[in-house]
Amino acid sequence: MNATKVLMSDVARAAGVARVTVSRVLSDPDSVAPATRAAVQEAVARLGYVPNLNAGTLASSRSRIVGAIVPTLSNAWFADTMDGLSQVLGTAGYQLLLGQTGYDVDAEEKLVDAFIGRRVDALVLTGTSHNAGIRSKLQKAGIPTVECWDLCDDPIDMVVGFSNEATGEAVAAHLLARGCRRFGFLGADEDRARKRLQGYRSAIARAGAGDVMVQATAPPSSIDDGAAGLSRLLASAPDLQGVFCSNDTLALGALLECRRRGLAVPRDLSVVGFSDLPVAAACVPPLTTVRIDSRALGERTGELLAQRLRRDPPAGARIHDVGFSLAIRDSA
Amino acid sequence: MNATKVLMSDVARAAGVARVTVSRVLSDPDSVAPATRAAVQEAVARLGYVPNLNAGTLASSRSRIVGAIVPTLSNAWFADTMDGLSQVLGTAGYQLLLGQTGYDVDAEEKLVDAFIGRRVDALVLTGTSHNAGIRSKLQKAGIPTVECWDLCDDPIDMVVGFSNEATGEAVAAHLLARGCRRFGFLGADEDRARKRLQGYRSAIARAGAGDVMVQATAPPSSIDDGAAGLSRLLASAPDLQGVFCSNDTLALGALLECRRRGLAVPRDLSVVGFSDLPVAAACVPPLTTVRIDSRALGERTGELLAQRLRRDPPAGARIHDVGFSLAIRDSA
DNA sequence: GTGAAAGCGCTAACAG
DNA sequence: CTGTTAGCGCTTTCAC
Repeated sequence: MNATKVLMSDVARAAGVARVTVSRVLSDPDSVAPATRAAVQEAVARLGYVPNLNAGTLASSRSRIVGAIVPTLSNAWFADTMDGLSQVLGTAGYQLLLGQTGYDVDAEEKLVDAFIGRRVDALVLTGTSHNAGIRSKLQKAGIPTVECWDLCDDPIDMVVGFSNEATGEAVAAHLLARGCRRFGFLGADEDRARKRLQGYRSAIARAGAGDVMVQATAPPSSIDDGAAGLSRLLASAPDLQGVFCSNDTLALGALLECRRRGLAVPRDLSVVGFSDLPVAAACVPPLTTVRIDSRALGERTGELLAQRLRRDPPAGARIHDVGFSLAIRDSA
Repeated sequence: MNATKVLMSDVARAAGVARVTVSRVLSDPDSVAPATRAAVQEAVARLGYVPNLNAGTLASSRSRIVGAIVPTLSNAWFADTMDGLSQVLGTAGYQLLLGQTGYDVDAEEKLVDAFIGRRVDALVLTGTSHNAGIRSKLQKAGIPTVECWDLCDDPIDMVVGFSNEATGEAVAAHLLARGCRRFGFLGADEDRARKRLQGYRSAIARAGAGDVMVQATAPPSSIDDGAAGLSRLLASAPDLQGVFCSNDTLALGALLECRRRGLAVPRDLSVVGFSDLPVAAACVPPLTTVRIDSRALGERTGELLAQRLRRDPPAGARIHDVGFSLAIRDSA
């Protein structure tokens, strides 16, 4: 029911109060007398007033926006994390400003600058390896930050994730227990995948099972990358017994390649994936994989941030390990 | 190398120029003399100046933010569209503010209000069915808008998508050509899926092949929903010959259920999916599905918006059909 | 419980 | 090419 631009002063006039009063009704209704409040709310509705949040942000230096930076949304796991995050933040009255790096660390720093420029109330980063400037900028700006999808001892602010090294160790232990003695790794060339390899390799070395054949692929991973990667692995190590793929997409490709070659999984080759995509349980054979609850990860991150932004609680822990588990199915 | 808050005036002082000049160097470097520009850039770098974009937005009423509203990010197709969109927009200097509705139309309207309040430069909506208020608010505010993932004759502003009805018709034609005479539909209870059903059903009716057994599931779809849905369909129509699933996730579940029941696909039952997820080609049997290039859809949307926001071109078409194709594999 | 004054930090006009 | 003068629309003190 309005024309072009309804301002707070228009609402104030219509309700016969001062602008501040309108502002109070909008941000903290209980601080205004019921009758006044009702009059203002009526005027807001009647005029179809939509507050300019940028003006509010400028005046209060609180934006009610949380920035999040991910490598890509094309991976179901990051998308799920963002889904959970956005849902929790939405409920708490925050909005999600999203940035994608495409796995480029410089892009990440630029995004951080832009987000600081927007005065985001908090920031979510993926992983724990960042350009030097990021940590100092964020700490200087005093922006609550959570790094997710990995752990580290000295987070910028908070970290919620799991130990990528530990997942590699767990997979190695499982494969070793199944009798594998000749190991391969098929992984995206990316920080967290490298940590998984590190854990995997050292557990295998400790068991005296020799070295790990490694095949790296460029992110983002595709099913074809998985198939091609396995072929290359097999070319140099035809006697391979177990392969750990740094994500389920690659594992799916590996499984496909096995079928094409007539290799029986897991009899001839054990295949383990990572992240437990919905299809992992549905493919043939069902994929043994490291299970990460990506959505819960995002939700947990959102709750932590919402709590921190509410300011009531006394800080809380900085390091949150959400753990992982091995979904043992038929492929290994 | 700064302390707390570096303002544009600090940079101006350091460089010996007025604030506007700094502003110009930042937004349109070529409008400033090379020497002056260099001095300003040096001062910016030295002081570590990060402009407050909210102040800029307030003063210029251009936010360099594009809002996007999707039902959920947990579906790879929407996530891919957002990935493509965010990438193109990022290149053009825009950022993505993301909102999720969880398939709730009222949530959508609230998000639209919030986005208008933030003065987003443009808005992307999913689908073409929206609450009454949305259209008028957006048009009144003059916000460039694109609705995507469907088509319609009278978009709010622009629409980029494909005809969901036509996909249903194409699937029906394919199934009919393969000799199916007893049809089922397994679909999420959601606007675009209903349109697919509509096209499917009417093509089948035209062919005189009787009615379609329908089983609806609540979004978001899971593989289990697909399996359970097919069971229910089979319970009431054991002689089913062809089933169209409104997305690949459901189709995957249906395929699984067939395997459990010892039903040969496609001999006993033909199964068609929708959207061509990466796994569609990799499952057993490979899934015949309607192929949509979700990422391209987002990219196209981004390009259209970027162009519109640049203002140089003379409007351009409002309706953009990106089409679809049938990826015919083994399941039907 | 409500109001008056004083900005938040930047860009749009217009001058020169 | 550069500077001056005014705001953008809201929230924050601090009074009353």
